Amino acid sequence: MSRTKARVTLLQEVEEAMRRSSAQGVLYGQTVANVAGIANSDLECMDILYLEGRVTAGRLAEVTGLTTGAITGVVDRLEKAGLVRRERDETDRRKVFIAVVPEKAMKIGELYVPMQQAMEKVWSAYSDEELRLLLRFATEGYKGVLAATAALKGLLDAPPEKRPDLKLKKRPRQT
Amino acid sequence: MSRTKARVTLLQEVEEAMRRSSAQGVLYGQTVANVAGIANSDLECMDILYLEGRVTAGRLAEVTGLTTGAITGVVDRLEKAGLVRRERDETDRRKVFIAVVPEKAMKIGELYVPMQQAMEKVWSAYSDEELRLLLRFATEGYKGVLAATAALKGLLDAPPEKRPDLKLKKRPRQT
DNA sequence: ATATATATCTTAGCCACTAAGAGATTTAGC
DNA sequence: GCTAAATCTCTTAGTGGCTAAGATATATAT
Repeated sequence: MSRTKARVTLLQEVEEAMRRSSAQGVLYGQTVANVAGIANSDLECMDILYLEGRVTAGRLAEVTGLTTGAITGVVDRLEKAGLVRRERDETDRRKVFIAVVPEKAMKIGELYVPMQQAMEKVWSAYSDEELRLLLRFATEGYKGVLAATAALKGLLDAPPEKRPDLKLKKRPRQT
Repeated sequence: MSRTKARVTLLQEVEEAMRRSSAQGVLYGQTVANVAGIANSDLECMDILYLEGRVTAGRLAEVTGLTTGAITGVVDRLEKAGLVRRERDETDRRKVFIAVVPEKAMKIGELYVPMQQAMEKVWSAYSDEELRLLLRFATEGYKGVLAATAALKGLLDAPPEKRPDLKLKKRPRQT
């Protein structure tokens, strides 16, 4: 694959476009939380529950990067809102599974309709083959970002002289 | 464009893959903020400043959906960290432009290197033509999400019976 | 059996956020 | 030009979600 000037420019354009759209995606999420009247983290957990199904409180902490204490708060609020249910694991009674309550959770799902419609509209202009390319890209991109996240976390444990020393505030908790 | 079962499945797969990768992108951002030792919103503002250049405090509030009071806090912290500078507009002395301090901001930029490398690796496998498709998609996707965000916000002002009444907590501020 | 590990919850304190309004400057109406 | 309204940022008080540390309950290992 050549590295002509044109290609470098193209790569930069792709990067910026991706960055913009992903930033706007974040804002959409914030708006959803806003309209639903729940905290951002609460919505994020609902999303994880939607993608992964029934998961333990501990796993929510792991995936979101929040402490278990914070997750207790999240689940308390979601449970009070009727969006999820706590279910003790009968084979290991320390564990608490969090399960969505589909009827209530659907109301949250409805807030994604504008987004889905917008995306539907965009996608409808692409052929099956083009969509497969996008799917491949999204899948590979996910793996890439996952690896990058791990690499970045690695910097925290790396020898101090190797990481950009920003000295902004006391070194925070390392997720 | 046909709507065969295969295509519907394909669309769903694309949607889920996009959702996953974008969720992971959010987590990457959180990790960056974490490593840099600055708040999430602070980083988001740095990102906007990078994309838009020199902008007013008010515009930061607009774009992020935060109140102007919150932005004051963000800019205070960023300024103290030396990442940005406040510059009063001489033609309209009410306005305050926020400008990045490139030398310091670069240190933040370095934290995106793992991400850029990962993306570079992904993109390197695509031809120029394929990249142009991705660019087109990202650009259209951005516009779509932007419109969807506006539509969702519209729900807030819509007749109450039209919006999913979630009754979770007191109706929050509408960005 | 006792000790150690694991999973969740509790508590105290912190910090970013909102809401409301003050201060400073500009624009509009007369 | 002068006053009133509008615009832009900052200030203040109060709220709520978050972390850190440790308590509680259950499971596993020696």
